[in-house]
Amino acid sequence: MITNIVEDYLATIYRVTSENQKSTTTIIADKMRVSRGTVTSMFKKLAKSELITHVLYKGVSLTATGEKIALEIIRHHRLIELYLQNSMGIPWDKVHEEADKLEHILSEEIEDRIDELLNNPTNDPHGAPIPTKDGHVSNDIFRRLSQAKKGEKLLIKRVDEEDSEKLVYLADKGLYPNTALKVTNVEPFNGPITIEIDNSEIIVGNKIADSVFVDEMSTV
Amino acid sequence: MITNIVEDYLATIYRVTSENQKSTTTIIADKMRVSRGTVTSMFKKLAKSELITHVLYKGVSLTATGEKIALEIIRHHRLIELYLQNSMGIPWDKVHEEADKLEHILSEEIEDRIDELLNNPTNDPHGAPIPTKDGHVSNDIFRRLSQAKKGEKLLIKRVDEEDSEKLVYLADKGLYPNTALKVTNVEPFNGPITIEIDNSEIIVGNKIADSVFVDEMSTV
DNA sequence: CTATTTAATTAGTCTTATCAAAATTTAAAC
DNA sequence: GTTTAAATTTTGATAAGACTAATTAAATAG
Repeated sequence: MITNIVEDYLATIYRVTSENQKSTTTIIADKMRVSRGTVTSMFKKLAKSELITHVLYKGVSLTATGEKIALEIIRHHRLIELYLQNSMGIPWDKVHEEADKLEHILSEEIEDRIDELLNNPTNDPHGAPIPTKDGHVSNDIFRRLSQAKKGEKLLIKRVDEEDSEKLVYLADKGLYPNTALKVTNVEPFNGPITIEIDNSEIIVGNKIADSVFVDEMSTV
Repeated sequence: MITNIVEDYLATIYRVTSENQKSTTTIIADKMRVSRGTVTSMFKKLAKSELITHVLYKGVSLTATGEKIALEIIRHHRLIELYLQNSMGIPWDKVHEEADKLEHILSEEIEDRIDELLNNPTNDPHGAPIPTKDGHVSNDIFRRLSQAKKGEKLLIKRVDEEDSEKLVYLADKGLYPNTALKVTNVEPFNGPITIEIDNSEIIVGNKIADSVFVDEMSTV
């Protein structure tokens, strides 16, 4: 039986694998906020159920079955985030946490209803792509604003969603997905970046610029 | 720590106590779909936490603390049912089951938002009263339609919500809360009851009439 | 290429919630 | 008022997840 916790592990492994690198015991333990020993035993259990493949001391990766479940949960999560923001007026810095709970109990019927009410959306409020029902998801990887060069005209495609306080700050500065900007100055040594949005200038530090993913305007 | 399951036991005990009679091991075991031994151990645990008082071999009742938690969960449940029906268009025979899952993870923030979006509603789609935030709830007990007499003009106040198929049938016949009706015939020996709604006649059996709670028109 | 640090795994224990079967208490029948 | 039946509790086991501490493997420094 697939428990909520198993779903969490699978979705976490998916996210780590897709955005970073190998899913190691330590990384998953950090994300799941459990001890490493716990993660090792869970890896064994998931491997036994053929949801992941586990190479001892090396890390894990999802099997086709495991990935299917992970994508279903991530679809739930992102649909819920968007619904909470657009239909219920919950602020975008709160929707992630709420969706973490709701994603596991969303019935097929309500999932479909939300999809319908939102007109088959493609991205959540932070710009993350919503997997389709049959398990397809865009895996575009965007540059970070922190890597942009002076003079570039860019479009914000996505922002990091984990840190609620950071999201409040981003909203305050008007740094949402689909916002166009121009980089007017980049200080060296990971210094602050100056950007122009709607003819007003904003200066953000490197940590913030690292959490904002951008793309060329033309690629829209 | 108050787990989802503890919340379920408390809400179940509340419902049984308020609508029927004593909360015995067997009744709670049936409602919770667990074995009787399980219920006894849970009773012991809840009594130790001072959420219920347990008289061995006699049954349990909620303490003030236990009742407070139960009412909070029931408030969640009924608010969610109404939201699912009114704001999301989920059919009324499905909302109970969905709410059973959602009631445990509803945050204070979303609870308040739903309450606001629905304009501080007082009853769920089946007519059950929604407890207030500070734990007050109307405890009106209505007569069953099965006990009505020929000639009475009545108002449907509430219907049983547990059985999804029954709800489909009730909806098909137009038997919703706040529907006015006149009893035009009552067959003896728990026979069928004929009622008139909007000038059209409907005949329902005793089991259905038992699931429909009514009140005098004047008391509205 | 050994020594040390870091990461991963194993071992043993705990908590929560469940079950089935046995034992006990209460209620009902005669 | 015994005896039988029904309800309740007790007992012992199990499964899922989690922790800590101990052990082992891998990676890195020198």
